[in-house]
Amino acid sequence: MTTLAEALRSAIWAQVLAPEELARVQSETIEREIPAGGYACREGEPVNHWIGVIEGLVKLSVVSAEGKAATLAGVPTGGWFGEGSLLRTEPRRYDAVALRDSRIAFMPRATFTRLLDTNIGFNRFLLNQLNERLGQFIGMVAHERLLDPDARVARSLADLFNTFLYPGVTEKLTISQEEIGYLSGVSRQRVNQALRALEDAGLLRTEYGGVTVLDPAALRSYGA
DNA sequence: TCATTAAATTGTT
DNA sequence: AACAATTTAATGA
Repeated sequence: MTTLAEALRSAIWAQVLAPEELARVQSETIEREIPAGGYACREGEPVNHWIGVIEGLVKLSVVSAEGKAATLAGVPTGGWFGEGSLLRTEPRRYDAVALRDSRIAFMPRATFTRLLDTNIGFNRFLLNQLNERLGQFIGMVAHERLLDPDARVARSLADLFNTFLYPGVTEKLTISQEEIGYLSGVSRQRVNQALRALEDAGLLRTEYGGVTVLDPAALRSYGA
């Protein structure tokens, strides 16, 4: 099992840190275990940390006034989120639910702010991350009308496969069909059906406990 | 190494 | 939602 220190050292944004700075970040960042179904953070809470997934899978979601839930993104091992709320100094705008037992890193606001103020490379990373996220959301909005479950499943998987945001994610995604269902807002049965359609189309291969992505680009544009 | 069992995941209705 | 089938992981002979 990777330790918190190891996970921080291998994070993409940590590659631009000097050894002393990395050590300082490691000493200031804490880890918490979140059981499946638990919250890493909740909407409306004051934002005091930048949050990273050391190990596991987290779903970012909002609930509308009518109580309808919408998934914004899935964050797998190696992903970090919450920089938007930190930058704007506003309450958390979404829930982060662990879809499986997960180990979550919490970097204090002061640490995050220091990196932002002192490290150009860290700023460049954040710019890229925000840009990738924006691209995801644009794609989401553009395809919102197409409620075709096959396409939704395809998009969820393609987003998870984002190699910049989640460098640890390889073509073999370790994710159950049930978890895909939570991310894409589709029943597990329908996920099963969609996966077979996508497999028939040659975009991926289903396996026990996961799927292997064969054609990421086609997956992203499926149904468009 | 092999057999047994429990747990997780998948396939189907 | 429920059920059966399949795969994996863990256990002990």
